[in-house]
Amino acid sequence: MPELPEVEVLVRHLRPLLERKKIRDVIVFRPKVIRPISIRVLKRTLIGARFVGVSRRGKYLLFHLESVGKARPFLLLGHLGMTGRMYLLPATAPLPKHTSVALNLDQQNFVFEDTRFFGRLTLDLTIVEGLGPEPLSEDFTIEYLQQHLHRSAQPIKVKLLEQRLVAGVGNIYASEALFRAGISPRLAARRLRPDQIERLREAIRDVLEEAIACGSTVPLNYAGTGQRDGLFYFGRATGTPNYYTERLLVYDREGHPCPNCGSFIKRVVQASRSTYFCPKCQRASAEREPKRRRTSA
DNA sequence: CACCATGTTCCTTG
DNA sequence: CCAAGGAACATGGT
Repeated sequence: MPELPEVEVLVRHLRPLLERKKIRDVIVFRPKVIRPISIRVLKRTLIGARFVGVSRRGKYLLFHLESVGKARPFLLLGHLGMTGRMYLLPATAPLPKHTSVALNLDQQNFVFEDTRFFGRLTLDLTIVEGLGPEPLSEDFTIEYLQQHLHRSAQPIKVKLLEQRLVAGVGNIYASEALFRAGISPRLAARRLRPDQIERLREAIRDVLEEAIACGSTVPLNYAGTGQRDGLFYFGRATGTPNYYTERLLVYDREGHPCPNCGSFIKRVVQASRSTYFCPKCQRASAEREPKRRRTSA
């Protein structure tokens, strides 16, 4: 369940549930997810510590912990990968099959379940250092975007997935934002006009904010046995009440009519990821960079 | 069996 | 040396 809005909603959900809880034990089922930290160090650091807060940076969760005798709180970093989920279970409940790590908190277990094991839960914070600005913060300015796009020949869609350009945009919201901004995903980043950059910035912020708002108002079952987990962005409502309808306008909607003009949504592959867009609303005069001419002779 | 999947990192190629 | 592209990671769904 992983892009910025899903992580943000999860963070808000977990914060009151974890605050003040004390870690009694740490059980690591997949040592890879805690790398480069060893099981021994992780246990020694976490056991006895208490949650004092939960925050987010890009797609990363930051668990603020405090151990007795230590003045300064420290951070535990989580990342959901593609399939990660985090939730509390009664200590008596069996741990699910794909549990990566479980933190025992007395009566409950805080479970990190991750089918594909691409996620992380570690004390190593170096990954966060390379992240670009938070798209919903004041740092994410038009000037910043302009500065970082104007020399790149990469298609803008591919560029938006770079976490050091802007933190938290993933494959789904990249397509959604470009659709809203009316910009072709194949347009070279350096070919965006100033007005397009401005619209793109707004579109990114709007898409993410709306998704957070939607996810925050929808009842979610993070413990996953029900059909609803944190994946509130998948909006095909099947008989359910209308909470989830039409969250996404283009993503995974190849062949469906564009909500603006009725043209069929197209799917293309860029950097080996699917991109969805409306070929009419997101037309580009200069679709791609002209292929560089071999000057060899 | 084939192909697809919300992400990141590493390796190869140009 | 740098950028771009692809594979790998590991599992499940259709």
